Amino acid sequence: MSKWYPKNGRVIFHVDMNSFYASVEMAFDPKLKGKPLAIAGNPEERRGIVVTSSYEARKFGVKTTMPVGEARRLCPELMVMRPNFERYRTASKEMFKILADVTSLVQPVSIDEGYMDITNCASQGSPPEIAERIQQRIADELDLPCSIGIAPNKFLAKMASDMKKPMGITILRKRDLQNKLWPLPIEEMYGVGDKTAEKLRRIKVETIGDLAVHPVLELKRLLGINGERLQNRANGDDQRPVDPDAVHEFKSIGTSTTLPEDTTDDQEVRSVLRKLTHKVEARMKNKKVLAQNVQLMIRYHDRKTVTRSRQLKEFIQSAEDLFQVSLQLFDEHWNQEPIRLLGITAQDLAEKSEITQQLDLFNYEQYASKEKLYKAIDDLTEKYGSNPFQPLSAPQNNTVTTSFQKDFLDDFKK
DNA sequence: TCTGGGGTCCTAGGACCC
DNA sequence: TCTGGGGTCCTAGGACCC
Repeated sequence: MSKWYPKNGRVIFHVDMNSFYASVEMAFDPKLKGKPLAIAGNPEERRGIVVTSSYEARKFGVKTTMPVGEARRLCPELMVMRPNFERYRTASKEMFKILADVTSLVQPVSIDEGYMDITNCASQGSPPEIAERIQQRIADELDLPCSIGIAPNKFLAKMASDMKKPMGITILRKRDLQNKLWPLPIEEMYGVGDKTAEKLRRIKVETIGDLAVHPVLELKRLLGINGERLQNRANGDDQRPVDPDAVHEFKSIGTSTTLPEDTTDDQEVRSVLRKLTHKVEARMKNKKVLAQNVQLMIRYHDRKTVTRSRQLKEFIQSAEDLFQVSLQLFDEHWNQEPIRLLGITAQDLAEKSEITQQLDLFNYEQYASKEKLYKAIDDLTEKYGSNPFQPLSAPQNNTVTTSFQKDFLDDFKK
């Protein structure tokens, strides 16, 4: 047992569901098993790209982000289904419950993958035994396949879970790096996309091993701080902890939609923005958060995309408020060209419970008269048992809100 | 057959302040 | 008379991931 659980070091799992959406559909309707299946948007609405495909479909060359038309050409018998996100969320929750039975140190990173820190799980068996049990339970109870990577840190665990699919269990130790990791082409490294791979290839870094031994100064010149980080990971160094709380710490909530056809129609834009803001509002309410920044995204007919955002004095949540800000941004920045996609994102989020006091005050415009406002302030004073303006002087507030406070107090004294 | 929708993190320039 | 260096905030955009 001791050979598995090192005195100095961690044991990290990366659990990765295999072709998750397609697998969930197959578990739901076993008649689909063994058939080439793709989950994709509606081509009629120009959303027809493959999101996930079964392994049977992949044999024909069907790939994620491929337009449905092309996928059908490669694989005439391809079955195409619209995504059922509710179904996938349910399956995802069940999957994470199984992981949570092993340890509370589980960090979900997306709907179908997560990290676990099982350093202190020696009483449950060796890491490969634990991994096998998890894999078996997910297969037996949910009828879903997964791959598991076992390694001393997140990066290596992630790379390991990718090495054997479907239903693989792969151990990647530090001493395996030279043989198992370094020969891989640079674009297969997690964190290296098309752009970075191209840059690296230009300086003759073609494998993960090349990256591991390349002069770090040149990497920094080429990629900034990321160059050094990627090199550390190539050498098997990654200190990031498994953080179970990370999933609750939202940074933004956004939604976007590709229009059925490009448009320059102001009324249509308004109606789309309305719908988007209602969706964002619903999700914000669900998470009990408010936003202090709103971002509008416009993708034009030629796919050129611009984002415009506005920092607000107050926290907002209502669809109406979100709509007003988005519309302003739109009117200020639309260049009159045909629009392909619109998106709205709420940023700078804060939990509602933490900012209700400020909110009550900043909604001063809702009061019909000064008298009513004064009455409201009295009520607030009573409610909070102190000067309701107190929260405004807290350091997290910006100067605008402070000056509002001062102006208002001057007025109040008259 | 042209490329969806949900996110995170990083960079860089300008404004502003000390 | 025209000026350093450091810090924070805001905005826009890019890269990456699933």
